[in-house]
Amino acid sequence: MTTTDSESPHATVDERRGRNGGSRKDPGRRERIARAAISVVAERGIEKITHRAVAAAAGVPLGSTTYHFATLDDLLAVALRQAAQDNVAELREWADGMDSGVDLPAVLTDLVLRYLGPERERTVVEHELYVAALHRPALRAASTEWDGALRDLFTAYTDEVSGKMLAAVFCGLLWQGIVREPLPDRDEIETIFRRAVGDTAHG
Amino acid sequence: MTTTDSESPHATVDERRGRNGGSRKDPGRRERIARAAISVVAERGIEKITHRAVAAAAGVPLGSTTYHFATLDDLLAVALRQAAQDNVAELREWADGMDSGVDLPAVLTDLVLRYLGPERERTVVEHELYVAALHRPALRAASTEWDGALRDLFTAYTDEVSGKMLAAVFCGLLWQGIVREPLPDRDEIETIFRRAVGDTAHG
DNA sequence: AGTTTTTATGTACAGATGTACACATAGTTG
DNA sequence: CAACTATGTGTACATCTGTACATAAAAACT
Repeated sequence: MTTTDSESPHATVDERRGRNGGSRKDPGRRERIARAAISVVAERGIEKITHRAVAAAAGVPLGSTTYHFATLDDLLAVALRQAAQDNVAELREWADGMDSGVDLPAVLTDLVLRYLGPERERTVVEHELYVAALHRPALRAASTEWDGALRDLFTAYTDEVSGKMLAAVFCGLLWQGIVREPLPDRDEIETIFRRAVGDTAHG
Repeated sequence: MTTTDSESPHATVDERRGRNGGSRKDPGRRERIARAAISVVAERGIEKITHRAVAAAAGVPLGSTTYHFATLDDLLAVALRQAAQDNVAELREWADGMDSGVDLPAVLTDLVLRYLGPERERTVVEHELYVAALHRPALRAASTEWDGALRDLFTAYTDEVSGKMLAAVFCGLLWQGIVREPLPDRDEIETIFRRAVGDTAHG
């Protein structure tokens, strides 16, 4: 969770001002607005994003969003890019906590269920980003970055072809599971992954 | 521009003559508006849909859309449901034209490339529908119907587990391919499908 | 000190949007 | 024929939206 302040002029002060409610000079405000935008997308959908909705979610006045972001598209682009980068970072962190001898179908099933359950908001935003990128070329890089990270991750544990195949299975299961009302069964997902890797011994 | 010449006067008025008080001067108008809504979603995204944009695309006045559809959400729901049903019907038609002895990875690759190429608009709308359903329960049935049709189709040519697995691969490949700028290579997709079905004889 | 720059905020305004609604017309019914 | 109803259309209006901008205060700078 390293803060990328490439656009803020300076990152000298990282402590909140104790008095004054921290309302005057607030170095994290820009990022906080972006995260508020993410939560708005997660809760209400990308079509409901407005300057006012984001400002309300972030607890800042309207003028603050228009000051930190030139246009609403900029705000959306920054927010979704940050969401995608967070997702990739979290994915790599998860991958680092695994050794290479694990039971791949089992851990992939865990990952699917986590994205559909506790991390549902994150998954929803990621999907909104995907579709938004269809009509906004500025967002495509963030979308394909996620795909690449997923593919690289799976490739590292198998080979190139199987990695791509498993990435597709993973993507498809997420895609199908995110709209289903009851969460899919754990055994069902694991069975699918086992069939994908050609493992017929389990059952 | 008064009444557009090609749509209202000629054709299909007489087939409504007869019984019932349901008198329609233009029986196809409602459906035509829904299809115009689909094209607007395909071209500009679901967030850009408005009464006026749909009316312009359909070549009807603004009042016509508000007359045939109580609210904009209704219009969207009807349009996306119709799009999903069209997709399912087209998919079943495609399946009927195949015998059971085909080379499954090859034909699945054809299908993926068709959805990413000539039928890209259809695929885009389907994905917009998926994401829209995340925040609109009224659209979920249409989304899951597509999933079910896909799964049933693939299951019919293999078995239940493999069918679900292949449906996930198919979904994932569409999902990833729709945002990629150059269309994915044919051999790459076919190789992935062959690996998925456990066919190692091919190179 | 004073001056300039950056950050923050409230407000105003033009444009777009959903939708109601009054009017118009065609089709049906008596 | 006339009365009635379903269908179609143009317009008005309240509301929401993005964004510009004047103002102000804090920080940076000389």
